[in-house]
Amino acid sequence: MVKRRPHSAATATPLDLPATGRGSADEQAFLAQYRLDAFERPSVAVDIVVFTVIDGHLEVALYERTEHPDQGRLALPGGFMRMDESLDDAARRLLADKAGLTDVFVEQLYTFGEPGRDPRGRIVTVAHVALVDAARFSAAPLLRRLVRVPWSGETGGDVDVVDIGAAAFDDDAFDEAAACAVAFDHASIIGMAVKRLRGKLDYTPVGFQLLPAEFTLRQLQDIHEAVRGDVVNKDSFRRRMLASGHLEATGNHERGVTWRPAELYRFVRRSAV
Amino acid sequence: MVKRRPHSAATATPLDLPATGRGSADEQAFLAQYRLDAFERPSVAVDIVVFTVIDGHLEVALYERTEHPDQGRLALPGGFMRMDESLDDAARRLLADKAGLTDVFVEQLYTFGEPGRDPRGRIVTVAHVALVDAARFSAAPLLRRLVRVPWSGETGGDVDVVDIGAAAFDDDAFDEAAACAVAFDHASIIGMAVKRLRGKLDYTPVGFQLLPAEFTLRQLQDIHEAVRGDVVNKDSFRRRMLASGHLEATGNHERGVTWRPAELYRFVRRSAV
DNA sequence: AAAATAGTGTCTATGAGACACTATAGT
DNA sequence: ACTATAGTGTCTCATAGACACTATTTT
Repeated sequence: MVKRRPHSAATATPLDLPATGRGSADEQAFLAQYRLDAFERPSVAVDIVVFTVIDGHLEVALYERTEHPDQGRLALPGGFMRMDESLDDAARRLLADKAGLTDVFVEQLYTFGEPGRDPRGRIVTVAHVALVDAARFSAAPLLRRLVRVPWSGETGGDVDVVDIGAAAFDDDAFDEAAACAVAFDHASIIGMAVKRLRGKLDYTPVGFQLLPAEFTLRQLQDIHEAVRGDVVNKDSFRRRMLASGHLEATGNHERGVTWRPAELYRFVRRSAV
Repeated sequence: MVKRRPHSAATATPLDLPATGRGSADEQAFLAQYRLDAFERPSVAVDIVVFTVIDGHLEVALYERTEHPDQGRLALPGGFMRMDESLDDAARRLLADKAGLTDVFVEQLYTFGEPGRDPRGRIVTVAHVALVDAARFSAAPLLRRLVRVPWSGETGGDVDVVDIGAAAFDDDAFDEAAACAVAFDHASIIGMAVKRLRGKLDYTPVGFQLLPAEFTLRQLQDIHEAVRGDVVNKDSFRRRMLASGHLEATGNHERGVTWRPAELYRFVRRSAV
């Protein structure tokens, strides 16, 4: 049995190009006659789950489908990948086109490829998650819908998307509102996005992506509670966040509140080591 | 600000099919004339990173490419997705075909789609991770290679794949061995697989997948140390594992060892609640 | 008996939860 | 002065790390 510590330095890969190796004339000739399109292929789409937190509740951006299939149902913004762009680039392009959002946090989530997931034919979709603060989210030309999670923790599963309109927010109204009809398998995709977000919240500085540049600790706590769908301990939350090294006090304080104004903090990438 | 506990029960989705809704004649007519293949599409492949731990070291299953491109380099087992199967099914099919492995833990990892990642053309690959115990791994008709991770923790990045042959294992030989030439972006894929595995090890019962049905706590600790590339505290490891509820004592003990034989445990799925 | 590892008991340091207390804005 | 929230200090409890000690096998 061998015990070892983290490896120190990577050994360089020795590249002795043989006559048939990478970049050789032999390989060039092979590639020139290779027919990749000899096989039947699926279409590749990219869908984006855009989340924000407004008034202590997780919301997702959707649009109402005006065309078949699933006409009239709510769907995630997305589209087909182009042949000259990476998946991340496609997600960012579609986010800019469909939601007018640029410079936002985008991360690949999961690839959905069940044969029957889209009646138009075989479409594999690479789902992404985007996080944005409430102000920018509200300005996007997409419908805002509340996410209702029928499971706790990181159990996983589909979620409901509900619309309680302009009515003053009420817990009972939220709990009892009918779920909106969601297109394709997008309720599963949003569900997995919630699960992933919950999982990353405590271990990565992802919560800051849902806030503006300067924010109070209370706002950050609201984000965590909305994502987790549960209350968190105020004291230990403050200690953890301040000890994480991700927060930098600005010296400024919030304004216009009727109570003691809290200090504003800024998100800083933790220094290496 | 609203505080809420986990939601209790999901409200059923009300499905009133309008004349133009899901399954309607209108939709059927639309789908009949829809041409999905009007757009250019990439190919979709599935690659599998098969891991095991042998002699306290993480190993990966590879094969040597006999055809262009990247002829002679080591590559992950994989292949193209068929039009009638899901991504997970494709991974399991390819695992059975290429490695003779069935009934193993398989999980989707990440989808790689950089435009230049394969010189044959635009190929998007959905990478998967498979975990198997040492005995089944050794029986697979694939090359065994050691994984050398040039970063600690969950930093991430490419990894080296090294071959120290039949020489008695030696730390210095391992550290200084030249890295094998790996095809395409497979060194990145394996690197992300290591990162994911390390991340899941402490929070999910994934380590058991690398062991036979019955195992000692020491073997389980060896798995964790090999995956993490670091030593773990024996005492707290034992406590954590026994307290996790995933272990069930069999009453049997290991045989043929020259020291006090340890008790054998079995992996049990933790009971709900 | 010696060697080697399995397994237990206990002390300590750390971090989360709980709670009391002080501070500061608007009304 | 009152109220609501910000922010601090301290106590307790649970858990990880460390270490000493006992147990059980083969040689």
